[in-house]
This record gives sequence, structure tokens and C-alpha cells, in this order.
Amino acid sequence: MGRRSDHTRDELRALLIAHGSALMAEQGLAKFSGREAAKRAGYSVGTIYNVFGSLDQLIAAINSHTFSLWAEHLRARLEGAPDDRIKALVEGYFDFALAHPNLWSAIYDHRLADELTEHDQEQRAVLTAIVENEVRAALPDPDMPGADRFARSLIATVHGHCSYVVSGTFELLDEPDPVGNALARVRECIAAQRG
Amino acid sequence: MGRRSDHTRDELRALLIAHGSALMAEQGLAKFSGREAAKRAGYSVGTIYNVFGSLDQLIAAINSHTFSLWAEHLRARLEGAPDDRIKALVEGYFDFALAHPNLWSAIYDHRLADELTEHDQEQRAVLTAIVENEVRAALPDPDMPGADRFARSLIATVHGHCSYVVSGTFELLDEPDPVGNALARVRECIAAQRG
DNA sequence: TTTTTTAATTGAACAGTGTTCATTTGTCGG
DNA sequence: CCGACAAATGAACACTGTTCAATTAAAAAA
Repeated sequence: MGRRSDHTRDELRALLIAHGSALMAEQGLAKFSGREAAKRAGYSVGTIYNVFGSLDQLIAAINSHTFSLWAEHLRARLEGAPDDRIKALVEGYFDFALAHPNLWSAIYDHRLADELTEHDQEQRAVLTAIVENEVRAALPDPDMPGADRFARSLIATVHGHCSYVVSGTFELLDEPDPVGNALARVRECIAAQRG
Repeated sequence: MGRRSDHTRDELRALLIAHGSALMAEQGLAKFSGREAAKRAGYSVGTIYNVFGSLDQLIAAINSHTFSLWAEHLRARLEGAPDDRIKALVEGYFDFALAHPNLWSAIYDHRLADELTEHDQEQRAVLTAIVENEVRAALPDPDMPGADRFARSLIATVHGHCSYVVSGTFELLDEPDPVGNALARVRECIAAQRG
């Protein structure tokens, strides 16, 4: 088969990301296969290299897509619990990761040799922005200098706890309530920002 | 070549771990090759399966070995700075990871299908125990209930920050001082344990 | 000591992987 | 209608993990 035009370039991108994402969710990064992803999309291996330049860039795009799903999940959870928004964020962070462990892990297990696309970076920045806004609002002084850096430090804090849950480290250490721990640490740090 | 006896079982284990660890440090988990590791140790692929049962178990053993190096690094750093021991721990956590990013990442990027060996678990628990002791000592009340769980929560906190550094996430977000952030969070949480 | 049994080591075989690229075949501007 | 371009293919290559019959040395038994 030679040239087709079943899909535009953008449709093809979306198609490969969608099927790639499904495969990633099923198999995880370690067992992910470009050939299989292409086959499911109805194309052959080479097409990945035409469209994304490399398999790694397809995986990066899949991961960026996961970020979008995740951001949407957080937004929905914030909407459903307008009282304690920090709690909603922390719980939303965890339950997305636990609902989609393979997708979530792939984000952090994948190491890209070259840099992320502009598009990928923007897609990923959305989640960070959501958290930055909420943390700022929860701060004793929302205009505190370095509020955004502080917010990202809190993300890292929650991330560490979540990472231990998904990797099984906490299970090994018989930790009964990792989410509660993460939330407690976040609250302590926010409280410490007064004065 | 048939049966040899150049090495005892334990020597062979150590040999494969040593060469595997060197390869892991050079190439990282994604490009790690069992064949290559075996070749460097002077044996053939099959030997890995004889000794460890599976390639994944060899990788688990390599990672446990990394934990030992890491614990030793922390001990040395604690010895060199007996005044601010929490700072020594946090900095020690980071600079081991940054000195050996491939070894460090392999620990968290590798997902074992079956469970860890007793031996592997013990080897890994050493690092946790060191931190638990130090955190306990730094606590307003060292006999606080749940001190160990709290210590592990702090480890998760530092881990999250470190993970973001090694994966490049923080670099992307222009964070100038991730270690400082981690240390600040840890201090805030410890201080919050009084009362 | 000689023979038998047992255990360790190999490497070919298999099914899969990522990556490249000559070849084919639609699409489109002139 | 045709030539130029672009997209899709899949065979080829060098690798991967995993299995396992065959080989050979060590240990046990005779």
C-alpha cells in the first residue's frame, strides 16, 4: 500500500495517540510496542516515524495526553468539592494515579533524550497551573513572594507520596494511609507560611 | 563449555550484580541488556536465569545493591556533619541521586511482577532505618506516636523533590533550588509536630 | 579407583523489539 | 494529462528476553 488519505495529519496524530494510550494503559511502558500501537491504529510501524519522528516522541505525546486527562480529573474533583479544595487536589492527584497506574507511571518512567515539543510542554503546564492557583488561594498571604515555587514544592511533596504508593514502596512499609500523610504534610507546610 | 567452578554461587551472584550495576550506571534501565551484563561477567545469558531465575530478579538485585551504596553514602555524610543532621540527610539523598542518576532512576523505574526477595527487602530497609532514627532524634518528642510513619512521609517528601530533579521536571519549571525547597518542607513538617 | 549421578554452563532457537529506507502509490499543481 | 511531491509500507538489520537440549565438570556411590 502506498499513499492514503483516510486521515489528515492531525487526525492521524490523534489516532496514534489514542490507540497508543489504550495500549499503554493495558501493558505499561515496559511492554509498550510501537508496532502494536500502529497496528491498532490501522497503520504500520513506519507511520510513527513519519508523524512523530521517533517512538520516544510518540510516547511523550501519549504522556502529555495523560496530563490532559489528569488535569480534567482535577478540575472535575474541584468542582465537586468547593469547600476543602486542597484536600480535593491531593485526593484527585492520588486517585487519578491509582485509577490509571500504567498511564501515570509512564509519565515518570519515560526519559526523553531530546527535548519536549512546545505543544507537549503547554499541555503539561495546565496541571501545574491549576495547582498553583489553588495553592495561592489557600495561602495565608496569596501575594507571598515565591508562591508558585512553593506550590510546585507541594506538588513534589504529594508526588513523592503518590510515587511510593504506585510503586508499592509504601505497601512494603505497611503504610495504611498515604493520602492522609500527604495531605497532612501539605497542610503543615501551608500553615508554616504565615509569618 | 559445560560445568565450571571458577566461582561459588555467591561469588557468581556478586559478579553478575557488580557488572550489571556498572552497565546500569552507564546505560540506564531502558538500554540495560542481560546479554551484555552476562558477557561482561564472563558468562552467558543462561547463567542469569540459573542464578536469579529471571532478568527482572537480577535487576532487582542490582537495585538493592544501589540501596546499599546509597545508605553508605548517607552514613558517611552524617559522619561528616554532626551538627545539622537533617540537612545532611536531605543533601545526601540528592547528591547520591545526582551522582548516579541511572542507578538511582532504575530503582524507581523498575517494576517487579513478583515480590522482592527477603534478602532484597532487608538490604533496602537499611536506608529507611537510618532516616527513621535521625528523624526521631530531630523530633520535638522522639517518642511521638507514629514517629516512623512520619519519618517515611518525610522520605516521600524528599523523594518527590529529588524525582523531579532527576527527571528534569524541576528544570523545566525553572526551579533554582530544589534541595533548599525539600529541606524547607522537611523543617516545616518537623516543626509542626510540636503540640 | 571407577562408575554413576547430579548440577552448572552453554548457545542455538524463537518470537519479539526499535529503526531505517527503497519502493510503491495516491494526491495535487501546472 | 503528466510530472513532482508526499505518505504509507514492510522487508531488512541488529538487537532483545526467554527457553531448553546438549555438554561437561564435580560429587557421590560402588
